[in-house]
Amino acid sequence: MEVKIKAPRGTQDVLPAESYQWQEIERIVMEEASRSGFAEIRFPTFEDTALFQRSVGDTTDVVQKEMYTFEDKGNRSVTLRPEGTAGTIRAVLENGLLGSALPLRVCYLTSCFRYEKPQAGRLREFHQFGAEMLGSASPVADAEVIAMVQRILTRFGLAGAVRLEINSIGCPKCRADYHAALRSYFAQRRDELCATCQTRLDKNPMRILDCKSPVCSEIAAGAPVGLDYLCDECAAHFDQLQRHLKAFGIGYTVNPRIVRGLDYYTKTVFEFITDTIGAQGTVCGGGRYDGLVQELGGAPTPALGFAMGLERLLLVLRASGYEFQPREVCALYLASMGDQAHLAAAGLADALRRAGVRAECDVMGRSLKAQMKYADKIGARYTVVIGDSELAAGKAAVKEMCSGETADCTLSAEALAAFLNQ
RNA sequence: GUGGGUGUAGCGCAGUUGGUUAGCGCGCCAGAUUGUGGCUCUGGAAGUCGUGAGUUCGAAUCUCAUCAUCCACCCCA
Repeated sequence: MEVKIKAPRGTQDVLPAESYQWQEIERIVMEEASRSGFAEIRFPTFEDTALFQRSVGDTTDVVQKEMYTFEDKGNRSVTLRPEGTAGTIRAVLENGLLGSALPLRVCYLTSCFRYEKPQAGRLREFHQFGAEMLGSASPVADAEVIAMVQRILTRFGLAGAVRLEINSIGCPKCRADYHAALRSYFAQRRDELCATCQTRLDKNPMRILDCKSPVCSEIAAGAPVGLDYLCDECAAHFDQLQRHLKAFGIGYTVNPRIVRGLDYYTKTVFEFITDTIGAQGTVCGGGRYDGLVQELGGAPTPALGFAMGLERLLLVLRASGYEFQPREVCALYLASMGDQAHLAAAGLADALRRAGVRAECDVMGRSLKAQMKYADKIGARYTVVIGDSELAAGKAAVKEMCSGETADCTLSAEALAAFLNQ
């Protein structure tokens, strides 16, 4: 006997009972992006492994231990995308899109893959909506992108359930100063830090600020604040961003401790966070990555973007009681009795569908009563029973299921469609 | 990778000193006189009790392992 195959760990099936919710989310999100001038870009599910090593960063957890990397039959190392920005930038550069009018605004809806231990809001295959704006160094661009996320959340009625936190992690120049300051601060109490933070001290001291261990966070509480070390340009950028956010009427808090785990970020970083879905509360995260385009072989080009976790968004929506638009149901069920009627019902269903009507007829060989039960179960709005007498008369009683009322209608696709539309 | 909870029909659950053919609700299928749903009634299908070992005369029930799932750490969307 065959062993039943189950879905791989950390993956999810989206069943008919909820796929319509996904469709609504995807529609709204893309619609909002389109209004802001973002056009969809699609890129491969897997890429040259080096792309992620160079963009996301060799030392990050994502690259070091979470990537689905394998060799293909041509001995190339390829990796299932752990995020969308790298592929987007690669595609933009490879196709020369930066040669067109700037800024370039692109967005995507994709699955991403990370080998992590699954948990609420964290899957091995998950889905992101992301948007990237390339070409503008202005804080106006930062504010505009954040405002778009805010509009999306507002549209879902989540303005109150999700809060915005922003920070600036500076440019390579001022970050070097800051790192030095952090190292000297933490070095004094090196022995007290947890094991992982001791290794972080050399590689990426900013991560220590994020550590949840009581000791580390207590020590971190007194650590130098990054914002104090921003160079004039970065400080001005951050200041301008806040002025724009205020002008947009977008509420936010500055959280000096948000440190994105991807190496490419510079200056502005931000997160949209909720407390309603468990520990993985970051619904959307993003920021500026002014060095990435050049890092991937393009001309120096300032850019920024964000990604929104769709599974998490869906969790927040459910937690908030968001009402999705109801699923479309069968408009007319054609029940039939007898061979002639079966044939006629099938033909009518086909003709009605061609006319744009959601119609169904029996394909199970069921009794009339069972057909009616089925029509009820699928929520058909109307039913019509076709038998020999209806065929002879050329008309039949169409029944409205919710009221039980019936009305005669000519048995033709045109007449039935017209009847349903009135 | 670390830690804790849970794994019995499609779904939700009961089964608590280990003892004959493993139950309930919902759902599903079929009927309740001949051509009509929603209520009710009757009947039916469906479970290798996550998997694999072990203890035992005998295990869903005890032990171990393993897998999956949920939650948290970590990390991130």
